[in-house]
Amino acid sequence: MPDQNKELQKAGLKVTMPRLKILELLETADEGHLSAEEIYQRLLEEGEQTGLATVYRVLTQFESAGLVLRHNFEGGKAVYEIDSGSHHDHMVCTETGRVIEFHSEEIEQLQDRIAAEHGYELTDHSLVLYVRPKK
Amino acid sequence: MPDQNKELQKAGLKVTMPRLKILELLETADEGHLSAEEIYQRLLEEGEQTGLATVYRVLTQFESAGLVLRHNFEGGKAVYEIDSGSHHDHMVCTETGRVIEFHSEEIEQLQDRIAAEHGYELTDHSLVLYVRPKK
DNA sequence: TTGGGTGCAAATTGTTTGCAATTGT
DNA sequence: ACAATTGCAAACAATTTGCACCCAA
Repeated sequence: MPDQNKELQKAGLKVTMPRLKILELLETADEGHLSAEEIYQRLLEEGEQTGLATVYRVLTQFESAGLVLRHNFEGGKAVYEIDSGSHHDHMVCTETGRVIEFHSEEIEQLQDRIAAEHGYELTDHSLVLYVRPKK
Repeated sequence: MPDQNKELQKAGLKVTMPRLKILELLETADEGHLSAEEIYQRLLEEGEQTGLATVYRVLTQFESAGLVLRHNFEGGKAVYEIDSGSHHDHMVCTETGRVIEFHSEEIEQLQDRIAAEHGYELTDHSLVLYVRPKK
């Protein structure tokens, strides 16, 4: 009885085939960031007959359960990645489309400070660097 | 012959009523960040009979012309602001929806450095802080 | 005059929802 | 058995587009 099984149960979600498959896809995807549509397509390729609506519902539940993170990069479609627990931001290469994760404690702290200076409390943030290979 | 007139001509756009009105709205809006729907509503209130499709088309043209910036904050709908030329990032209050602009030279430099450390050159970035009033 | 601009309605795209049938526990 | 979950289609929300008419240059 694999790990994913436990993760789902701990989140209070029934262990169903669509959920197991989607969780597995996200965990093994080397690109790391998949859209609902991409997940749906891969399920089809694997012979799973899962509805797109289910993919959306499952992803939303996973997000609520803290299993995955949803990002809204440019392009209109949301992408999802496993929430490893270690926060990071993203760098997107505009030439190759490659996504690099990074973390800067200095930037994190500056953000907290800036929010505080304006009388606010930071609840979340989104930082994406668009870059190109240095010539 | 007002300023907006020149701005439009310089951008190679015919000076039409919808364009003038939308440009004016954006320049005088104290909140600074308006969605297409909001602009459409205000035009109606002012007695202008402009179509929502035209608002979208004009905003897209303005963006291409470098007159306005489009942002995709959370909430599904894009918002637009005049491109004043002076770069800044945004802080969005998740309770009131208020948008605050800020600029941190430290964060800007850290971003450059991080991109460089990964062998990249920073071409653009998107930083949004989601905040709530400090209790 | 005339090609760009506009209004309206219909079409798209991404995502959500109602409901009856299905399935984990 | 029973409530949770799924599939499908219809519903939605934001934005785009086709097309006939209109107007700034």
